[in-house]
Amino acid sequence: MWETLHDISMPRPKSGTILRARTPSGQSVSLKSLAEHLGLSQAAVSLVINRAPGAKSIPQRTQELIRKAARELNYRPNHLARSLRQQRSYTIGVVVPEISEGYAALVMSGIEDHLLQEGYFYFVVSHRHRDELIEEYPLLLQQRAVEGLIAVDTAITGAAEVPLVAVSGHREVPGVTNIVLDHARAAALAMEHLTKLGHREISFIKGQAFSSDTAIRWESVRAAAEALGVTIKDGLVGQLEGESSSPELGYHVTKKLIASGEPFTALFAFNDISAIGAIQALREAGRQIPQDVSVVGFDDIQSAAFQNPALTTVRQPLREMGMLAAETLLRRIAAPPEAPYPKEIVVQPELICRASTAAARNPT
Amino acid sequence: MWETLHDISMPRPKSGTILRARTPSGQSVSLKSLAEHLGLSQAAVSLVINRAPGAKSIPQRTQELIRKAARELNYRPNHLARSLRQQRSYTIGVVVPEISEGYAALVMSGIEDHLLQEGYFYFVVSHRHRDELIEEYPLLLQQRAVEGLIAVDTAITGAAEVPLVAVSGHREVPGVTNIVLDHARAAALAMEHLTKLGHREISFIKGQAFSSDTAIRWESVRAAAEALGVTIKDGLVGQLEGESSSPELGYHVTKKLIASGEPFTALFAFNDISAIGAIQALREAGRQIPQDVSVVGFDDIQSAAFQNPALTTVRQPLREMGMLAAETLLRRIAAPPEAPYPKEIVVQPELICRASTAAARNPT
DNA sequence: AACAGCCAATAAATCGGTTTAGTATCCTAC
DNA sequence: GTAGGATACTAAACCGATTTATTGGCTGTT
Repeated sequence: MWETLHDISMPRPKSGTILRARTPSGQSVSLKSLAEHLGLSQAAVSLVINRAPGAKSIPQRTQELIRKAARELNYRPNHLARSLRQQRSYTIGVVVPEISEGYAALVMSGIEDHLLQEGYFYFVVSHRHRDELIEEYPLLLQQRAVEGLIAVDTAITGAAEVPLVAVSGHREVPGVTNIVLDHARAAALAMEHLTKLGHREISFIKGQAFSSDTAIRWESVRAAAEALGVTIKDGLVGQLEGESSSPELGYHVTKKLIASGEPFTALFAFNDISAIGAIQALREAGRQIPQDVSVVGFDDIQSAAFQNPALTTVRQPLREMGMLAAETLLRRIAAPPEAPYPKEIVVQPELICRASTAAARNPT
Repeated sequence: MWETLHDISMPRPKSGTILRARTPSGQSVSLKSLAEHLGLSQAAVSLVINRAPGAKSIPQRTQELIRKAARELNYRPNHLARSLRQQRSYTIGVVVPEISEGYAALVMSGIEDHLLQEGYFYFVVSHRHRDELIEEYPLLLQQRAVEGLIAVDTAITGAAEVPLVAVSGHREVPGVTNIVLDHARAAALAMEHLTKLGHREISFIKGQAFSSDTAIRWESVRAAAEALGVTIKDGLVGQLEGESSSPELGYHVTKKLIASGEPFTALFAFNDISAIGAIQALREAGRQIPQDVSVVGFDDIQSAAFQNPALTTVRQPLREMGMLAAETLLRRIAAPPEAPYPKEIVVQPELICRASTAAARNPT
């Protein structure tokens, strides 16, 4: 497969394929045929249809005739030809780890909202954490003339010749605008909530090594804990392992935490998915949620609210982050190449208190 | 906004933007510059790079020189120019109701898997059930020269001039290949499961009117019930209402069903999302799952397995359906336009028995 | 010496638009 | 009577590739 991706040659077509819309008579409506039909030049028709400044000198009467004909013959300009000539494709590329994950899907939903409103379309590619794809896809997208890239939870390695906006991705890469959560505040929100409820023995589940938020989240949690005068014991720190995004990962880590014998009354998970798995594991060990152990998730994915018990979680405004990414990217595309651009845009988390947290049973 | 979508004119560029990758010297590497660098014609370079039959007469020595230079200058052919000339865009369009829904996301994941392997890219658009968008998007996509369309859970209204494959969409539209679930079997699986457990008073939640599976699913359930000698009382049939895809919809319908006073010992929901809402409502009414009421969902989305209790559900092979759709579409694109094509491809459901169903307490 | 045939390429058309520079006609003012 | 300017367009270049038809040089044969 990578032979094909790296290969710049074109696959030999197996057979000619009809691409354009055709009139009932079987002919495609091109600018040329439209111009012939009108007895005018392509230039005149193009100017009028695009309401270009150069159409000023063409009388209203003629303009109307042209537009009428275009409508009647159902003329639709070929976007490929346009893009080629104008060096503007009105297309951007979105790189995600995996489409079917709630996280990426929500961000994409925000991206789409803004992009389509502005007349842009986008390509999506998912790399599934494979390095060769993370490197190759941005190049392939640029070959397809995207005007910019959005990387979701992905550290782009190859150099991008177009503006790049990262959602929860990089740290301080030149040329990249980062949309990031205020991690310090996110950690503080959760930890304050738990300590106020009287918890002191708190367990934390770190993300997988490949996830771009893993390091900063753990650092923030540790700092927040310290500021509140509690320490997270080494034995109470777990780490998600494995590629999949199923709750199973959280389930396994939690099993291990329980098996270690170190007691805890609260658990803060890397994300909602793993929190769900953790709850499963705790239940199997005979602990009730939230009476015996309080559990806090992260992200606020849709099903968090409909867990039993409903999950207390730190909400990331994922849809808004997507919209913000798209907005920022289009702004950067419109600006001259040397213009300054924001290095970082910080968004705020929100603590969503539901039923998976409660006062600690035996506050110390 | 729709003004813009319908308008075939081009937005006036605010400023020229750099589109192509550039060498360190600032010049983009085009076929022309590569040919000049080599002292050869563009034709020769193109033939060699594409390993075209016409390159037979060019000696190995020269071919190697050309490829070496291409590699060193990091030449990447402009896909736009290629597509325009060849009338092949290697791009398809995917139309979904809403990206962030688990259903569409899973199907897309399957689509992507197959497409990218075959060197295709795809545009995604989501219409959010708005008729004008359902009509307009396929046209916009065709204007962007897509070679085919995949519609997910969407009945395309406008005529498509390119091959179209629908996942759970149409019924018998000329030119369309349908990928559909064996609904009769799906309904039978669930209803047999429930009746074997002794349930006779079964409630069913229908989908929203706009969902393409709503009618057939209800019809199949009714038929399956009849075949098993049970009838679903009118008072026990609810219907999801509202655009959103949150469990709340299922919650509200179920509240109504409970309020109606008609007793039931089992509930079969239109999808997993609504089943989750239904469970919430039943619990609030003091019914235990599955002791008092058994609940069956539909789809088997990821979080179904990690509900409490884990959801018994009818699994749709969504990822496989996506792959199948992509595969079928590419096959149709490669075939001559008049070639016969499959009207329907049926996939099989699977009953996933988990913990939300149990024997009826008072079998009649 | 003439012709065929092969080799190693190239010139030029093409895809379907956009855009610049220009032309032909008419009107008006001096 | 004609310079100047507006009006109403058009011819042709251009975007960056692919592809067909053609060219010139060389070798070998009769």
